[in-house]
Amino acid sequence: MTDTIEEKVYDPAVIEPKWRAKWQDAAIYKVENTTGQPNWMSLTMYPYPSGVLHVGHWFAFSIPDVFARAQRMRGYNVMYPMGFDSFGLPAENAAIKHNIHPAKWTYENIDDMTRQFDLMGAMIDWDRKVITCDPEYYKWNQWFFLKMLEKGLAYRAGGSVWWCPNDQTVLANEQVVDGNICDRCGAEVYKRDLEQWYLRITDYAQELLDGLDGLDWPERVKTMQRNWIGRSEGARLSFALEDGKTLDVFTTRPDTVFGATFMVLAPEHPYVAEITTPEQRAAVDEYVKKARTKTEIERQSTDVDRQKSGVFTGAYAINPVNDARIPIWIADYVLMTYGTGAIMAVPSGDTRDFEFARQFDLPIIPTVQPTNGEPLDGATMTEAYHGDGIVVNSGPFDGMTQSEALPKMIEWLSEQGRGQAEISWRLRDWLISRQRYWGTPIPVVYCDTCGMVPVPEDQLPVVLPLDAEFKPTGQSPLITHESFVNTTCPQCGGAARRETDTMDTFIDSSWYWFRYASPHDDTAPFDRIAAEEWNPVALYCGGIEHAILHLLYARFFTKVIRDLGMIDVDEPFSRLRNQGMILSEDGRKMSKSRGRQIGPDELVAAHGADALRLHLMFLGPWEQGGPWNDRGITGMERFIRRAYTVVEELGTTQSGAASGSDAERSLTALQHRTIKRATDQIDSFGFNTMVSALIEYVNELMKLKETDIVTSPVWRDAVETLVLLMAPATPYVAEEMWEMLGKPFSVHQQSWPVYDSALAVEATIEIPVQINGKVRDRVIVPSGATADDQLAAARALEKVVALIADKQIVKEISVPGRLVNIVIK
RNA sequence: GCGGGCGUGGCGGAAUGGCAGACGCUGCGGACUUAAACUCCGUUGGGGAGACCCGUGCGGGUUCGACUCCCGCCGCCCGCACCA
Repeated sequence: MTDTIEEKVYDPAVIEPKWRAKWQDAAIYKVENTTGQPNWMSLTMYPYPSGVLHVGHWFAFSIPDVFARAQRMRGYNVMYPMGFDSFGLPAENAAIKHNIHPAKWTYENIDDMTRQFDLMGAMIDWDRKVITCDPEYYKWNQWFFLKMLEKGLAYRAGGSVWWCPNDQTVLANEQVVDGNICDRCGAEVYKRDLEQWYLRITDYAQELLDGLDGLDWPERVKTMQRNWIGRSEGARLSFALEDGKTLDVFTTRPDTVFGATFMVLAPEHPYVAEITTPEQRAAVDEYVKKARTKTEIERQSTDVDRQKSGVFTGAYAINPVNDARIPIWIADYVLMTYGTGAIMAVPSGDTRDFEFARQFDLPIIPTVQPTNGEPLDGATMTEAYHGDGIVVNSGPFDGMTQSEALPKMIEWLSEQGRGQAEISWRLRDWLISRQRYWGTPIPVVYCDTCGMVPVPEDQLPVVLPLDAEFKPTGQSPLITHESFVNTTCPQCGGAARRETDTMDTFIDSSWYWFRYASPHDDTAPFDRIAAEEWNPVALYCGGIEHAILHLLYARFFTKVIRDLGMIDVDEPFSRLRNQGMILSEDGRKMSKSRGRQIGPDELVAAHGADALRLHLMFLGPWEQGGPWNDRGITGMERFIRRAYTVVEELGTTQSGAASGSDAERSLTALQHRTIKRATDQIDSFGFNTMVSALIEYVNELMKLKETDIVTSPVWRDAVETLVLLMAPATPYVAEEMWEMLGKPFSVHQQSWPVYDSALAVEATIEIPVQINGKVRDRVIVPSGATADDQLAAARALEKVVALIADKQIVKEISVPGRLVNIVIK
């Protein structure tokens, strides 16, 4: 009893804190901007500090950490930075609810989440952390704003925003759910007109569209951005009104202008009040009033088989091509926010116009006849025709094909001064004002003599006062903060008032990754040299929910920053990967308010962070996500224990010389095949199958450790490879095992094992032998066997001989290293 | 309506046109234990005593060979949606 060697037992509760402290003391995650190695920024969308991390966060952060660690072992100087997107509504809401200051709430959450990132074992250099609600950071939001103001990219204009009558506040679009419901209190919200600040993202529409082509991003995200940007080619046409005004419309089908039999204005169109005749006034006013109370969703939905509605204004326009007098209607299917807010209606060629015409008995004139089938007749046709065909009823263009006529028509309209080619965009300028407290103050003042004056750069930051009253009152909270609001004009020195709106928090996240390169620079948002070492970002990971807004804004900011001459980068993120969402066990979103969050702390206490990391990797394809379950986590613990046992027992075996036996060759082959699988699967984000490869490897080693091979140096090499391959996925236990192997600290500063295809080949392989495509037997052949060798071996098999004895052989297929198939009749 | 994705055991899932269900969980049987937990071994798609047969949403097709490719359906999920 006394002389038995004490067996070490895997105990994550002991080894995880031990190595966490050691890593911190040794600062092994400290990142330098330049080393001898190529830089690789492995960026993950920084979290909102909403409380503690749940397993969904771990899924989003620990798996990119695995990738980053593998990259580091593969010879890159890797930065896996982290920060906190810490301005925003939830801090205010929590503050109001719990009567705690947003700053206190935010910083407490940051502390909690930082602890959990460390628990996870994430490879984060905290010296580089970015906290966006820190004046040191948001100062540069203000600086960028001033630069954009200078370049005319920031401007102030009227606009309508969502208003919640219950909370007495304006809401961001993201805070409005189900069309018109306040996300926070459930009240019905509506739109109000307010003066707002905008950024001219539309100036970059074409480049934002074109730039997508060269990016290694999920096609889905690129498509969503293309749809959002929404480029349409067409023409702008001018219609004369009877009162002398002209009405411009945008159309993608200028070739159908001869079929325009009426016009439609959006109810909000400025002409509505001016052109409506006295007889129609009452009906029009009522319609406009009704349209305003409808939500966008109601107005735009098509699936409630809702009929078109509209009202005649009493006014007429002149069709510029044939001088036809056509009525002007208003209808809510025309949107003020797209094109010119007015359309020429061509019922024969447009489904919506067709429905409207039938509903209100307006004339329908076909302008394109399909080349096959019955000719269309405006009186009898049952749906609009969009296809190609022969142009009719169109004066000089009759007889051309539709595709021929289109460019000619634009040319002709142009010559007549009645229109020109135009490109229309769905993308709107970015509204950045928020009537909220917890955000970056917009750095301008209003002076009675000088008007709007930007705060000079050397007076930045305009600090957000911490002692403001921020409960919702119906206006920007800072308005009531006298010492903030009242200031002097930087131009004339007279009395002035500060802007009290704050910036959209998407501004913060539009450039934060540049800051990681030089997080403490107090002379500029980032140091150019340092930023160029790390940009463009090699890999960006995050949720699909940011497919449009954040990723589009970030691309926009990057281009603006480039045009400010600050960095030579066109696109911020070369490669993008989206994780799926981890749902609660019942398949719903893991929302905090509904108490469906699964916390990692208990799981780590019970199973260890390494096992939890493996479990998250193993749940399924990372890009897919799915409902959470903790059933499989015990399997991951078993795997770790087995690996631990293999390493632990190695210490007790003696090393001899390599014998060159088949067993040794076979083990080395397995080792190298595993290296290849693990490496390839990390590259392709197949973390679940990477874990499978490791498990299979350990299972084999478990069997082999009962054989003589354990005395061979080949065995030791195979075990060391196991530990290295596990290092990214299970950083704690890998470090422990590395130490058990007598290796110097740290396993995370070692090189990734190198795959050697020559060593990965077994002496012999087993291949299936099929008769008529059905497996009937297997045969062992030397691994270099030719097709003929395989076939001969297969045909020598007793079972095969019996099966083909009295049959005619039609065909024999032999694929070296794969199979043999004999087709018989 | 348009665009994209996905349908494989009890469950999560795996398969460059080449042994379907790797790997894990669960279940079952066994070893160890006074007992249990842990651990280890075996087994685990369905049918059949068995040789074998059936089986990747459904129906066709291409191929020596199809989860994989093609055509036509069905179902589910996501995005966009009266964008002129």
